[in-house]
Amino acid sequence: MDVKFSIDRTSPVPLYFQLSQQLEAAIEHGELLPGTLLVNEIDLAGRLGLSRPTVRQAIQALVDKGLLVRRRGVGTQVVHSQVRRPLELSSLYDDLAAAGQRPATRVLDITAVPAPAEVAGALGVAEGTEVHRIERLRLTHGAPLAYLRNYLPAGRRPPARADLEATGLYRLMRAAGTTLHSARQSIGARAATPGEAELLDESPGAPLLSMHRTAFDDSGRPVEYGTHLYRASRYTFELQLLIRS
Amino acid sequence: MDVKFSIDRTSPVPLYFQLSQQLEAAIEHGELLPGTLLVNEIDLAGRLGLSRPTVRQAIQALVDKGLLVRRRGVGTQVVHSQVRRPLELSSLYDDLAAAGQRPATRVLDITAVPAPAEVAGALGVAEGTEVHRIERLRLTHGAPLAYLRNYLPAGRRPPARADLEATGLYRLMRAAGTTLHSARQSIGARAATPGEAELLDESPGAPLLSMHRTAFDDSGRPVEYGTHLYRASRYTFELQLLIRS
DNA sequence: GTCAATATATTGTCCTGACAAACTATTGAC
DNA sequence: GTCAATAGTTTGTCAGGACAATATATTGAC
Repeated sequence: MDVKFSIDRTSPVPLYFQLSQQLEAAIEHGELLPGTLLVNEIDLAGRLGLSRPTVRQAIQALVDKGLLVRRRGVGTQVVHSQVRRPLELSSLYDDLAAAGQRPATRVLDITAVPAPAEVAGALGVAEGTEVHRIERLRLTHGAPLAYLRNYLPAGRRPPARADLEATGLYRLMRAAGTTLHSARQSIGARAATPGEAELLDESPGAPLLSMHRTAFDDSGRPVEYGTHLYRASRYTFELQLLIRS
Repeated sequence: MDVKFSIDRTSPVPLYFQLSQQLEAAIEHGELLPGTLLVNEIDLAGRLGLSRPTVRQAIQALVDKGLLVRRRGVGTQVVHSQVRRPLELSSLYDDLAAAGQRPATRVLDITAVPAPAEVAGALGVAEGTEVHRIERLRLTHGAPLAYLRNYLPAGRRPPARADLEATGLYRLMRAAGTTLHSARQSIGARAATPGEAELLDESPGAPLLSMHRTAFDDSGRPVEYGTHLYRASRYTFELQLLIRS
C-alpha cells in the first residue's frame, strides 16, 4: 500500500512545500518507516502531476533537515529516525514550554547601563555606550533554573516587564520587527560565586553551566548579547547536528 | 569594478559548485564586502554563460551556509561577516589542530566490555552485549584537557592504538567506511570526582564540562557513543547556528 | 508636501527536456 | 564458480522559458 499525497493547486502554499510537509508528516507519523525507499522522483512527479524539479525541491528540503538520504543510482531513503529536529536557536522559554515544564520568569531588573568591555565588543559599540540590560531568573516547578542577563543596543525601546514575564525574549524581539539570522554561542562551566549560589539556590562552588550568546540579524549586525548561568544539577544543553560530508 | 568569476566547462566540478566556491572565496577575501548587493541572477547567468537555475543553485548553497541573504524584490546581499562557518560535528582533534594547538592524545585503554545500561541504550543493543571501549586523554601544551571515553559496536574491529594517537576518532571511522550522518549531543557540567581530578590535573570538586554524544550513520543506526569530560578552566564549546525563520 | 496609485526590478515558483554519473543486477566468458 | 562486461535504474546536473509575488522607486492626485 502506498501513502497518498494530495497537491492543491489552488492553494497559495508552494507546491514543493505542500509535498515536503506531507512527506515529513508521513515520516513523523510512522507511515513511512525508517529505511523505506521512496518512490523514485520521476514516478512521484508523474503520480502527483508535478514536474521533477518541484519534487526534487520538496525532497531536498527534507534532506537538509536530515530526514531523508539520497544516493545516486539507489534512491531516496527515510533516515532511521532518532534524528528529530535539527539545531535551531533554542529559546530556553520555548524549549521548556514544549517539554511541558511551564517555565516562570522573574524579572529582576531592566535598566540602561554603560556597556562593559565584553558587552561592547560583542555588540560592536564603543565601551561605555549605553545599552539596555535585562536580568531575569527563570524557574520551573517553583525552583530557580537559570540566571539570564541580556544586553540590547540602546536604539530600540527595551521590552516591557510584563511581556518578559509572559514569554521569551526572542519572541518579543521578533514581534518588534527584528529578524534574527544567526547566533554564536559558547558554553562553558564554572563554580558558583556566593552571590550566584544564593540567587540560584545552590551551594557556593557548585558547578554551573555558563552560556554566552551573540545574536545577529539579517545584515549581520549584533542585536543581542547574553550571558547566562544554568544550574548544572537541573539543566543540560541538548543539540543535534547534521554532518556535512 | 566588478569581481570576475570564471567557469571551466571542461572541469568535472559541477558548474554551480565552481561558482559557489568562487563566490565564497570572494566573500572570504573581502572582495565582496558585507552588505554588498550582488548582481541580479539573470545578469550573472548571462555574464557567465550559465542558466539561471544553475546560478540560483550556487547562491542557494551560500544562503544555506549563512553567507548570503536573499530578499524578493530587493536582491541578494552579503551578510555582515562575523558569521563564519556553520555548526558541524566538531571533532575535538581537528578543532584543536585548526587552532594551532597541536593536540596530543594518550590512549589509556582499548578493550571490549559488556555494555552498561546507558551505553546499551544509546547504541541500541542489549545490556551486557560486548562493545569496544576506548579511553583517551587529550592534552595540549603538555597539560591535560579532556578525558574521552568512546564506545563502538563490536561488529567492526576497533581502531589501532597508533592511529588513535595520530588523529581523531571520526577521521578513522570515516576512513574505515563509516559514513557519519548526524549526532545528538548533550552538554552539562558537574564537579570532578577525586579520580577524575587526578587524571585531569584539577582539584576534586572543580567544575568539569561533560558531553555525551551519540553519532548515527546514513541509515540512522548508532555507530558511536561517547561520554567526555573537559576541564572547564581550559575549554568551552563554541557553536554557531542559523535561525530558520 | 503628503499620500496613494502605478511602474519597475528582483527573487520565488514551476514547467519541459536532456544528458551524465553512480549504483545494482544480470549476463556472459572463462 | 568467479570475475568482468553489460544493461537498467535512479539521482545529479544543466538549459531555457514563463509567470507570480514582493519590495522599491516613480508618478500623479489632492
